[in-house]
Amino acid sequence: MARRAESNNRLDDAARAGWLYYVAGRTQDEIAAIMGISRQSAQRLVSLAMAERLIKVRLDHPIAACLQAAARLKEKYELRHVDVVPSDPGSSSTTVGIAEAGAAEIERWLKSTDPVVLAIGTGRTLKATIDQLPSMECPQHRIVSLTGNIRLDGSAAYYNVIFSMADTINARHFPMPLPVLVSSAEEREVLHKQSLVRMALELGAEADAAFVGVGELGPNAPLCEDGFLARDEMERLTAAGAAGEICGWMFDHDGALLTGSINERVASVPLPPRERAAVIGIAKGKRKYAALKAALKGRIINGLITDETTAEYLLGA
Amino acid sequence: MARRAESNNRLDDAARAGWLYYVAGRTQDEIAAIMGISRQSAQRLVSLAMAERLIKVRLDHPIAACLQAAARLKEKYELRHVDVVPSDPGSSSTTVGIAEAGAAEIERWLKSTDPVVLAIGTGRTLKATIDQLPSMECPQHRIVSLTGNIRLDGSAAYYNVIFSMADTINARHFPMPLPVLVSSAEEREVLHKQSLVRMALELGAEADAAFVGVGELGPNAPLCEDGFLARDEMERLTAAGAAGEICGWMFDHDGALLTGSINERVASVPLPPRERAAVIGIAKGKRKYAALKAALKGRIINGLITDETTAEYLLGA
DNA sequence: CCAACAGGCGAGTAATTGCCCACGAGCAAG
DNA sequence: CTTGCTCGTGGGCAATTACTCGCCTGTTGG
Repeated sequence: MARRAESNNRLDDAARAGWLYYVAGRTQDEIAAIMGISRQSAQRLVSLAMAERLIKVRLDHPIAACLQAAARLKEKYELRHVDVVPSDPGSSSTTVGIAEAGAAEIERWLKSTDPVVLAIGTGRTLKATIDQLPSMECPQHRIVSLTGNIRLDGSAAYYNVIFSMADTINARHFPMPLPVLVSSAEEREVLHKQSLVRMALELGAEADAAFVGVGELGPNAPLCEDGFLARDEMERLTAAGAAGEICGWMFDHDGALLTGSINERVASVPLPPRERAAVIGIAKGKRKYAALKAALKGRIINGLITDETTAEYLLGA
Repeated sequence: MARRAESNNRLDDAARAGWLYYVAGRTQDEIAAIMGISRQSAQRLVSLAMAERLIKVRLDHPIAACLQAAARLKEKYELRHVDVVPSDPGSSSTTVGIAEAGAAEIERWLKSTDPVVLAIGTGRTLKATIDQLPSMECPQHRIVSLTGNIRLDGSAAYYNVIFSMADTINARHFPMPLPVLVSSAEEREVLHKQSLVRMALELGAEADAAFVGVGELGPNAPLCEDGFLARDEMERLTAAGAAGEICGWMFDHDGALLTGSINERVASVPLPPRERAAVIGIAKGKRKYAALKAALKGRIINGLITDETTAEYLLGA
């Protein structure tokens, strides 16, 4: 407990230093004098405040080019919600920018006083997104994971999206204790009868909004990297025309779900019906171009958060 | 129009540079390279983004000391809403910090999809507060000025709070085309029959929330500085026990409205009823201690946004 | 009681940023 | 066409900030 208190004090100090730095506009020297610490310590506190995301920075100006791209995307693909953030050409990150924008959109939903059900996918992008969420108290809402977080070998690793999120916003949460893919349609049927799984399935069906990543396929696909799918099977899929996946659901270049056996083995919660719910894809980057475009073509998602460069590609092609 | 477009482009660039700097975390050198400009220009764009408030920084961590002070204030003075921001001991500003916090609270109200009526006072603090508001589209809301912005000599200067606010958030607005003080109760009665004034009065009565500054009295009071009240009259008031004013309404050290003729000459819209509406005072600093305390004692306000140091005083005394 | 270790601190140093100044393009008035 | 003005630009420099290193302290586990 002493440790907890100390660490709270440290964060308090960090918050105070961050406030003095960013809001009051003081220099670190002045902060050091005010708080009675050395300049270096002040610097550490300020950067801690940033690292711990105590200080939130947001851009409050519609950059014309982004707005325009968003409007055109909205029209072209009949989308409900589009956010286009500026690109950072030199960066190789696949999440910078869209994670913040995604978190802002999730926050909007969470701010509702009426209870809502949010469905959440998984993956690196989603993880980065929910890492950007501020702490909130949302006991009125429920969040449900659309995909399982268990690997083929049974280990429970992977991006722990739903739990981190529940931790941050303090809402009731419904994980999905299954792998993404199971061995057969029959096994899936059996597993889906488990009560825990059924709760997730039922909740997913009535979700008001879903936030999902978009997975590319190919030898370096996240599904392979994370041990959900063997590489030879992946090769067979891409050879058969698979273009991408969302929550494990595989689709071809027109965004039609693959009809082979593969999707019968996907144990994920079905995406909420697009007519009623917002299903928002969060993705950017060259590697995802094909998958994103297919998903948009097939109306698998009806919302999009991406960056300028990706938006241009999606509009041009 | 060309000029407008140019200036928009410049702001666009500023926004982009600010985004790259604060969100993507690039250095100004990198931004210069990305945008094809010199480092100095990049620096200018970044600081322009700050100056134009395109970049919003907020602190997202409850500093324990502030929270605690807020809770105690809430209890002691039976308040609905209290925000305590950290103090910056070295700064002489009377608005840094509380302006941001006030704007955040106003924003919360404005985000409501149901139409609300916000009443706004005037003064330096309020001006600084609404300067912190982001641009929003709020056609469903109405905002009404609680006090006039006409001086004794008829000039229409003063802190132009209601118009700036309406400009920023694009809502219907109802100014109060009167001085704060008129010469007699009879004159007030006549003026209050004017249709423009009556609209403001009616709207003020049904306001959901009011945001007001707290004015101290004395020879350097804002009321005198801004030419609403002669200094000799001020002296008579303080001698008679006046402790402060809110929107022109004078009260004594217990927060009871003065009974002399003065308040019969105040032409402001009456404060909305405290039982139904939130009446939130925004003020900090030694010079306002007495007035703030009196206002809280007399329950003239039922909400408070202030800083740590002021909070301590209000709790200690 | 001691060793190992984590984590904060201060000093020094490299990198980054903010600011001042002189220059030149664009533009309006004379 | 010139003059004077404004505004953006880039260079250079001082201020400020970020990072690295070695030291110290407090904690954990034998």
